[in-house]
Amino acid sequence: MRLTQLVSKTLRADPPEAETASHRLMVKAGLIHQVAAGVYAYLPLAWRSLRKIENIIRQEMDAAGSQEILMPTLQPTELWEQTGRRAAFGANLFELEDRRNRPMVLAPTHEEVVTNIVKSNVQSYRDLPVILYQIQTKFRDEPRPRAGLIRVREFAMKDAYSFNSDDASLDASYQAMAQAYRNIYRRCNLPVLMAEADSGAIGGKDSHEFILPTPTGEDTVITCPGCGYTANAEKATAVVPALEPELELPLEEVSTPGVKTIAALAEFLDIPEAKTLKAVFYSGDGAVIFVTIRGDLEVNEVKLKNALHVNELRLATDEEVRAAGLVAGSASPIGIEGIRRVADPSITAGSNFAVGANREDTHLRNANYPRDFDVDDLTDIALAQPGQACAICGATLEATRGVEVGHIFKLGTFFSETLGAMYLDQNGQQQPIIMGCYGIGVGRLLAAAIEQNHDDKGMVFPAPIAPYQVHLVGLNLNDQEVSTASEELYRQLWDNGIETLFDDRLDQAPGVKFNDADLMGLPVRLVVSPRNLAAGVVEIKGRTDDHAEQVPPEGVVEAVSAKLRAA
RNA sequence: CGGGGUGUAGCGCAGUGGCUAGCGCGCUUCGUUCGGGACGAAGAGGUCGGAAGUUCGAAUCUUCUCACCCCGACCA
Repeated sequence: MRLTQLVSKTLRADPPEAETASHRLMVKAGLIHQVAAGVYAYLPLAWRSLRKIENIIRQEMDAAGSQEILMPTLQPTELWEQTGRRAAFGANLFELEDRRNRPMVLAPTHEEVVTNIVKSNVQSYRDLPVILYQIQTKFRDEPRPRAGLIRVREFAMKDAYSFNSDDASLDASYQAMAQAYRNIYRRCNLPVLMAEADSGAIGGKDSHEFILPTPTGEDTVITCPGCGYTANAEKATAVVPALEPELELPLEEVSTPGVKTIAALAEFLDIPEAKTLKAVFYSGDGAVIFVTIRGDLEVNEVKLKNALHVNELRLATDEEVRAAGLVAGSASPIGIEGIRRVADPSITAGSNFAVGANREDTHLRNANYPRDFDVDDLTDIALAQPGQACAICGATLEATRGVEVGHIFKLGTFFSETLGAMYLDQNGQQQPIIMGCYGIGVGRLLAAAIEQNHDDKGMVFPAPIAPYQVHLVGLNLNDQEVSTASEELYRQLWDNGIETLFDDRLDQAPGVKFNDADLMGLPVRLVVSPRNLAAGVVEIKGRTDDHAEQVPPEGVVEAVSAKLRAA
């Protein structure tokens, strides 16, 4: 491709709306064009890169024994009502009507349709297992699209679905998919972490996320350097360090004027925060929930939501707190009645805690569970944090920010039972098919790759997903010799199957061309110039190399190939 | 949905009631230049997001509306 023919232009200035690196660079280098909030057109450079990612995905999915299909975006709403997911997706579902006023949706995912496909094609255990996949456009009316391609409302997803007759077979499919995913990320040169994850509302027991570490990521992963334990912070568990056992002392009231926070309470009483109990108020499906946890810990809302079995969970509003008769800043579970009380086991990892007295400006010392109060649920709702100890090996946990670029989970039989996808087992018994599902956001993977692979000058494309391998720069192309040599090299590279982008602009200064080459971030840069030609050489430089090397023109193809192999 | 912000040329921005709406980049033509974002000259390019209102007069004031961005609850 010649730069003079490429439709997209690079921008000189950073786009001001782009806060994250991948967004900024993709706009600046002319990869994407925004159409609406969270809706983008992919320009040639992005599209080439996306196709490469898709091809890698296809090869690995095919190799893992899954079969590619293509399902429609447009689906009858009725299908979504059968499984109750119209309500579950709620406002995230794009809904429309056809000309006869029949309700339709733009599908955010494809469990319903794929289950029906399998239902009409699978009758016997002999037909199983089956894994189907597609690379197809999904629509989700996200509350807040953001960060370029990281979070959008229309996006290409590779979604795969496994259908198995028993748990062992499901495990095998799950492992095969997990391995395919590892292969995909490895081939894209992306060091992705596989983390235990929360399985969500309909998920079964196993779920893993694939997280690409990057400081601007939306997710936090807890990792253990000792045993390799890796889990999303939403799911991760850690050992809460127990305090020295003490003799239980009698409750004692203290006046604490103006003390509203755990930090203030600890300071006022001159005790560590771990010697206090924190009270947090939530609203779970409209009802106020009283949550207690040791003062030095934070509540994990995902764990809490799962423990409560509610659909909607949020912090209670001030009005709700007051209406429930609770005293924010001085609350404790002691004497609380008529409100669901949930506590983290950390309240037993110590004794003689300082707590609220449920009266303004008053706290109590020496609160002990279960002596002084009762709870309805005592279950792990603590947010694991770096610095805490690994529950498996005891090593100190670490935290990493990252972007979720894949998610796999075991679905179980929810869809097959709801939609009647059954098979006949060896004993002639009807059984629901056991399902798993496996997703990769293709555009997000590209954005995440750029997020992780860039420097202050621009993108640094991993070679396997770079739109072109070589950026051929002709300096002073008005010089006939340079022009001839560049054109010849350009032809020669393509003849040898090396995808080359040729900066054939006549009148751009060298600085402009170098800056654009750095910005676009192709793996190898070649420079043809009067200076180089006079020395009988062409200059070759990897995107992150400090210095260029010089090779004779006839050795260019070989030198490029060597650089690409090393990349 | 709550909070904050922005809509003026392809892009980035200035313009708080008064002449024909301006600057930088980019773009076109000609010439010079050519190793890290060159220079000169001459040009093209605008329903000032939209609607209604106030006014002799509105980019500017009022009301309504639409869109987009950023921060929080969701997800690939």
